[in-house]
Amino acid sequence: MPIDANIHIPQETARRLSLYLRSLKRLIQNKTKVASSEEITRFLNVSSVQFRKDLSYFGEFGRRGIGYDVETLRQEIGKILGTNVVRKIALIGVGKLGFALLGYPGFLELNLQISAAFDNDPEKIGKVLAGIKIEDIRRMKELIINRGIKIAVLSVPADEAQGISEKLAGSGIKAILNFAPVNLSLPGNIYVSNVDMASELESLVYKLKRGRL
Amino acid sequence: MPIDANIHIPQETARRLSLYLRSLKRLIQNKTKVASSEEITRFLNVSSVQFRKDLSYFGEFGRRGIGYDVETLRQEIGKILGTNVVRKIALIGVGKLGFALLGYPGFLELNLQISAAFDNDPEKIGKVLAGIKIEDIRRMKELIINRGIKIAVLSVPADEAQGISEKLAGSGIKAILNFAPVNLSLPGNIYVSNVDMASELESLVYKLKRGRL
DNA sequence: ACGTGTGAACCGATTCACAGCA
DNA sequence: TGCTGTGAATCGGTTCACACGT
Repeated sequence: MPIDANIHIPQETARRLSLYLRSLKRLIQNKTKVASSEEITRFLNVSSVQFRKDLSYFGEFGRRGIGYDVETLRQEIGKILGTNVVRKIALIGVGKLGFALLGYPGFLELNLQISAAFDNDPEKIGKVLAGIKIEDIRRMKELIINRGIKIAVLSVPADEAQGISEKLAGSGIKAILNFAPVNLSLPGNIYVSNVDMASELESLVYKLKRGRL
Repeated sequence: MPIDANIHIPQETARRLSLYLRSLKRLIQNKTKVASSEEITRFLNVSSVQFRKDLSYFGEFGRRGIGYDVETLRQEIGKILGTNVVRKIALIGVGKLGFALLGYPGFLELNLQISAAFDNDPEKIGKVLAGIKIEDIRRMKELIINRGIKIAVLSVPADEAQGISEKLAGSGIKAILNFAPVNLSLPGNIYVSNVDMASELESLVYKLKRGRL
């Protein structure tokens, strides 16, 4: 039972925790009180052993021979992930994709709140979309610092992404979810995660081509 | 030099090939004729050894002591990935996200052509967005079969995703890029790849919380 | 008997270390 | 000497096999 914070936790485990949260929420809606690892992972494609192994990095949450108390487990995982606290995020670039992200319900579900949105298009600046006012990107640093935002979602054109991400780094942003199809090179203390839709699809096409032909 | 098609190729390698393509295109734009693995990977975050290892699964493309001919390598990787042929894809669900995907330039760049788009909203059906006519989702099977589409991008609400994906499977679709935050359970001969934006962001937040605090 | 928790074995992928060719 | 290509070592993560508590 390693409540020991120094132990190494696989990053894949961290990624799966939010899937477990979703599954637990569904079970709670179904009024399920107790569930086995098998039931919790039934609609994820994660094995029940994987689930138990993942939890074992954080402690013991189940009862042998019985299963898990769904509600308390949800709270525990929420605490681990930090979804019990609302976190502010900034959205940079309100083009088509950015607009879609403004209304994306998945963020709210994990207590991630878009607290600022920026664009450089004078047509958009000042408008309110999905309840959020679009600010001039020239005020980015100022507002990010003022509002104490540490996380940014970057949905700007590829050729602007590197420059803007450097300004984000200079504004105290610590983590960036990057939708632009370029690799950002930034100081090592900034976490970057890339969502590369075309490349994802391409590798799927490749598999298809190779697997079936 | 394994031109041997039976050899096992890591799926991570397949995913990186499209990154290499992008890098090579940039070099071609810069009029570079020959480049070392070091130069090709400079703006990716992939090591040069990784790059060479990846290529080694498909053959020998470089010249020792010199580097790679940029243009021929681009063609070779294009052939491997199949981006030399235009592939038709279908877009299911033209909400905010779907609309953003309609205009996403990254697909075209990899020769992936959106050849059909579907929605169930009568307001949208018949409209033309980004040059593509939105069709009634009830005609999905018919049109996908007629047009010989094998790849679908699914951007519908979470609670509809499973049902629609089953219909896609029944329409001869072989690969799905799924944006809905649910796991699709489908026959094993259908490739599914998930883009889970909220979960991606959440794992970033977790890292941040853990790394720096 | 049932379902959790976990060290050990295993597997896929990355990195090392160096041989090979220009 | 410079840079590619690759078997061997290593690493991170998953799966196995089983001990443990109820």
